[in-house]
Amino acid sequence: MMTPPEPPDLSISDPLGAMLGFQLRRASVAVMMALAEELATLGLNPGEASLLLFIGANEGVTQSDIGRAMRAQPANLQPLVHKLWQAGALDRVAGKGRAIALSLSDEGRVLCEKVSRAFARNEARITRRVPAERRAEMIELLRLICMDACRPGGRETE
Amino acid sequence: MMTPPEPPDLSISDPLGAMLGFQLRRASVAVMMALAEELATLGLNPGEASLLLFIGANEGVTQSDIGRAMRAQPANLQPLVHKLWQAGALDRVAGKGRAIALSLSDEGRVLCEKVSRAFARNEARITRRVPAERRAEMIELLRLICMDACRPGGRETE
DNA sequence: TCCGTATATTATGAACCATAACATACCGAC
DNA sequence: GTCGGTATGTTATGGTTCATAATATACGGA
Repeated sequence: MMTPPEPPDLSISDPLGAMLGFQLRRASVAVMMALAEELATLGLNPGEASLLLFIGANEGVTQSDIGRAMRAQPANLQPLVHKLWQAGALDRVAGKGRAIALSLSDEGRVLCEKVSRAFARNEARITRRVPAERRAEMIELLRLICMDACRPGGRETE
Repeated sequence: MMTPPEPPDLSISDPLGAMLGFQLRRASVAVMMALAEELATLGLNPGEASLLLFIGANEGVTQSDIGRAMRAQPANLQPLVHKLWQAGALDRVAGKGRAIALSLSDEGRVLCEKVSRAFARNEARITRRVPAERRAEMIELLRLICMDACRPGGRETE
């Protein structure tokens, strides 16, 4: 349901258009598609690329750490780690227990820099028409929305 | 990759947290999960529910109309239409060609009202901490982000 | 030594989206 | 009137993503 947006047809009313929730969804899908396009030349998808950035910012983390921090199942990010490792971007050194500390190889650092620039290009592209003084505020509001949406119960006042 | 958010652990840096693109993604996923939870008692998922709202606001549309307006492939929303029809919520009357005009049955109107209230509850829940005077602005900014992200080329100036 | 915990990995299935192929009804040209 | 093109709906199929369960292994403590 609902992949990208784009101003469709007139004469058809869009009851979802006035809802913040669905504008969020639409914007998110569009931004992800743009990011995927930006990353295509590097042979990475958004998940792999963000994993690379995350490891670059937290050298020595394990898959479990990543799973907790990014709220992803370790089983799901295992293929991503495997792909990055096979591409020669990661070093894996044994830690305590079965844990494996992940860090960037020299090659990985180069790739990470390219990924970082691709993310920056994407950010510039999508915030082109967002007033600079509103950007931080918007990020903060999105964070709040996130927390409120995740709160289990319905809506207790505050 | 990345299902819900929630403040994870400290001592781990989150390079994605400062990016509007990923906050959008996280907020969107969280909001969708909250909406799905809100709709669960009605036996509908967000796609089916929004389809019902859309038909309610545009009685007589065909699947092709919906596909164009919502940017979904007709092949993908066929199962949704079928489910709503089987649930007795839709009337289907033959139109021109193979077209079938969709509208709400009496039962569908009742269900649509419940769906509408569920959407409203969800909106209230996620905008609890969004200042009222910022809401419209935020929707407009999201619309702009959407359009800019969808623009095919990279970033021509403006 | 043995049990419990934590981690990584594999296998499997569900949900969603995209594409392609097919069937059918209208419309216009000849 | 027939024929070909177009639009629509439907079915089938594959890919991607995510969740869950099961398995294997390493550490720590009773």
